[in-house]
Amino acid sequence: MLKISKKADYALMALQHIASVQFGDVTPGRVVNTKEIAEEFNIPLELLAKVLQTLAKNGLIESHNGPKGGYLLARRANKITIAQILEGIEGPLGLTDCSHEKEGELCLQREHCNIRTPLLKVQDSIYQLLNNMTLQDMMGGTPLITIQSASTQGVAQ
Amino acid sequence: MLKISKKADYALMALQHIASVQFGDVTPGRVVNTKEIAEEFNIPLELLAKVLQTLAKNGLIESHNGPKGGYLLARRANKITIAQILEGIEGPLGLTDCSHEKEGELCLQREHCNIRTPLLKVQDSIYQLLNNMTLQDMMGGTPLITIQSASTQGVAQ
DNA sequence: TCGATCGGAGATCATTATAGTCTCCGATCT
DNA sequence: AGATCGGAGACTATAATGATCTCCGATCGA
Repeated sequence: MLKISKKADYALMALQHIASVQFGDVTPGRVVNTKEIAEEFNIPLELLAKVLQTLAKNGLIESHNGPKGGYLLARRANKITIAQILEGIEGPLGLTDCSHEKEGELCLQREHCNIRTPLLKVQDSIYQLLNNMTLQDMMGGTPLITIQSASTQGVAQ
Repeated sequence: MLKISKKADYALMALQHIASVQFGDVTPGRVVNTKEIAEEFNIPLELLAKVLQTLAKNGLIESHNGPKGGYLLARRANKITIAQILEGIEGPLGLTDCSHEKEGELCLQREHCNIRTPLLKVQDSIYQLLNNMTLQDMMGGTPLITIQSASTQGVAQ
């Protein structure tokens, strides 16, 4: 239950990779292209391309065309939250259909619905969780290009 | 994103209803049958039947056959958590496929996967949330058997 | 300037999950 | 005995997902 989609999964991996390259020791500032990520994580190339395009449209990464093109984080990793990433791919967080229901398109249960309010509370709590965790927080455990520069000082979680 | 299924939705409504009947003023201890719940909430009867059967199999409610049969909570409402309800219907909580992966059936990304650990943390936090909230907690706001009489029509939200 | 390399965008397809339906069975109460 | 309940299985339709294919425009470098 409450599974996120493969696309969202891929998005998280890709962003983590981009961040680790961009702020890593080896070639800081280097753009990362789709193919590189796809091969690193065994993700179908064209599906990943879609995901990255969506992330770019949502302003999380910026794209560069042409040869030697690719993607860069649009802002620092500690300014990109998990909620932003997931919502960019899968749409707004909502446990039920009625979460973002507009006036007029009521659900059949709405009239006697007894669980809407408590569920909205749960939903809000989950949102807090996802919005308080950033891409940078995700980079603590498993360094893959190795991040050990001065930028990892004040983390303290 | 992170939407729960209609079945899970129905399960929550049904349990809330059963609890409110069972511990309400009117006819405490009364069993509640499928048809009553289906009509109260506009839920397809046979789909709800499946849901209730599943809940019974999971030990959350107990069933009584025959005429005047129906369902009762298997234990007190404050001993039934949202996590138990949802997991009973939708299976174990898991943000990704690899959440409960057994040794041997690794995902293609596993080798270089950089997000597994942080995602498991998030998942665990969500589980805490869902497992700390009980059916009883869900019954604060909207009394239901209720108050059609002199009650306020001031909708407020 | 040409062409290889990149991302952007759209349609398309297969597979799976979901929501809902139908039929038959067994238990139980009157 | 028979009406009323839950139990269980197969079944269908529709939507979401995962993945693929094709074509386009931008850009860099030879």
